[in-house]
Amino acid sequence: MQNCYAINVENSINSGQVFLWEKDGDNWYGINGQDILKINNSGKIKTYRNIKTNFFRKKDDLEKIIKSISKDKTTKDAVKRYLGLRILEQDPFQCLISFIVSANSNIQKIKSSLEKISKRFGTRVEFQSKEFFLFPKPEKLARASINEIKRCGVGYRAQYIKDAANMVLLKKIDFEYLKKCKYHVAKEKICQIPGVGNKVADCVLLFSLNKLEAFPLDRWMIRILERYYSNEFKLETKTITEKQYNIIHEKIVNHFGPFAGYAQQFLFKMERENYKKKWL
DNA sequence: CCAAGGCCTGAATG
DNA sequence: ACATTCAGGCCTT
Repeated sequence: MQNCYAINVENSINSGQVFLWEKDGDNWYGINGQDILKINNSGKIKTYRNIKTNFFRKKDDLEKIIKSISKDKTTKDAVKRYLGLRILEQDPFQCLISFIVSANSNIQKIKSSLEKISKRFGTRVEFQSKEFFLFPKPEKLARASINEIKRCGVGYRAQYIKDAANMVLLKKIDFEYLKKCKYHVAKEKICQIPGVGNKVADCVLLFSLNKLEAFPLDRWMIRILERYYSNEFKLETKTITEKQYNIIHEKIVNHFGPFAGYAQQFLFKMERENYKKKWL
């Protein structure tokens, strides 16, 4: 029998989680830190480094997760429409820099900036007779000049990128440790990085540090809450202050449970598709 | 505690 | 052709 929880590669990649991906024929190619992934239609992965990867989080019990997050009609519909959409487990450093770059930007521009960063600072490699640039290591970005980083089109975020890379280099941020920490502990730590506020932190936690209760609240998610959940999560202020963000997150985890991040991904995908927004 | 303004770029619109 | 508007999250005031 066909597994009804089979991975949908297209939906998973085109859901705002990753940026350095290209489709060529039937295959998707993507940069993930110091590795390159090739994924065919059925979700079979081949990697440049020939190592096992947990990119699709295959150990997640999707049946359990979907049961757990399906608390209302909106979520049930989104899950049904985009069944096979997965949270991806990315290289943490690349994920951190990606979402620092994402602040005050949009998918196309984020992608273009990250490509320039990889091309300028990353190692060129060949894989499957194609040329790729790996994502730069922390030391490379930590030692780059601000102007050189700015040439990648990141503007005022250049300083954040350099400082963030330096914190990783100096082990002030230790991803392996943060993976083992509880959500709130890891979040507090990661919010100390310049250019990382609540939203960026939640993206990094959800997409690279195994914190499935993280629920990034960007403008789209706020709109979704206003539209479909105005009774459940009433917004007290016009702007989402730190305090408001935490209050909403608390209510969200109470509603959706420990896998709230999955609910966020389905809802985000649904609403962006409703508005016919472009992906990669 | 909250509100407002600035930061930066590229695409979309006029 | 050119100018204006818009999208977007963090930080400082």
